[in-house]
Amino acid sequence: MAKTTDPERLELLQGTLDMLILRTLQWGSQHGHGIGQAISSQSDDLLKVETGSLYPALHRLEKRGWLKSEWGISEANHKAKYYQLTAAGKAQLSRERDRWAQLVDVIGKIMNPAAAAKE
Amino acid sequence: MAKTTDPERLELLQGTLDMLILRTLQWGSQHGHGIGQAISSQSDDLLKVETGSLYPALHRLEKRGWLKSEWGISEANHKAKYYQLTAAGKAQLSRERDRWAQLVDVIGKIMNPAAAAKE
DNA sequence: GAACCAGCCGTAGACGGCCTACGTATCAAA
DNA sequence: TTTGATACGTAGGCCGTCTACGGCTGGTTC
Repeated sequence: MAKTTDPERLELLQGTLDMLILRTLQWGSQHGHGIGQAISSQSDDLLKVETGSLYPALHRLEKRGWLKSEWGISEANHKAKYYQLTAAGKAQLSRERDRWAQLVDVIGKIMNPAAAAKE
Repeated sequence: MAKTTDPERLELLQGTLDMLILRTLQWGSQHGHGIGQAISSQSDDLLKVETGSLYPALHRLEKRGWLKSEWGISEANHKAKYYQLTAAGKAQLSRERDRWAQLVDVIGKIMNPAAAAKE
């Protein structure tokens, strides 16, 4: 999948970006550029969201009703489109969070079945 | 991502299938059909690998040198192509395992930063 | 005010993996 | 002999991510 395996950077798995965006917006309304930076900084720069992935994802999420947007002015005094979660978006985040947890669990079982499930 | 969100089944994240196949072969040489069933059963049927994903993945992995194959006869007395890990495949599995762990860790940090890393 | 950089938005096209749908052949059992 | 399980495979579509562009604006530097 990775063309050049850059040890300094993790490539996203398809499908995780939407979840990360929704999650980031749970912290508060933000513009696209800010969302990308938040994801980078919160992952200690291991994750980097390319603009060619970010903006299409935002449009996609908005079209699906998970997000809504309005133009405003950024802290740096620039025109910026601010996104925020809708109620449907919150529900969607919840679903994706569950799905992610399940997937991590199941894959964990296969990768190291030694580790017993603790619930 | 999921077209119809079937609660009974998890869809794979792009990139995880290769890792699962390599991992399954660590348990011993197997044919394609068997690999698919092993993944299903070890995940309590949450994961299901479609043949349209499985065989192209096997060909891909073999072409990259992670796997090698030879024809044989299955337990059910059927012609079957048995795959086994190469040395390069083992190394690749190790890399993918690390990458997966890192990704789970990083995404975990973003999804619930409350949980402190314990190392 | 020209030049430059950072902030901010965006698209086009390639790439690649997963899915659905279909097709083939063999073996065993009804 | 027909059905079902076993086993391998391909074609084509879908979709998300990436690379590589491009554009505009505001502040800074010379």
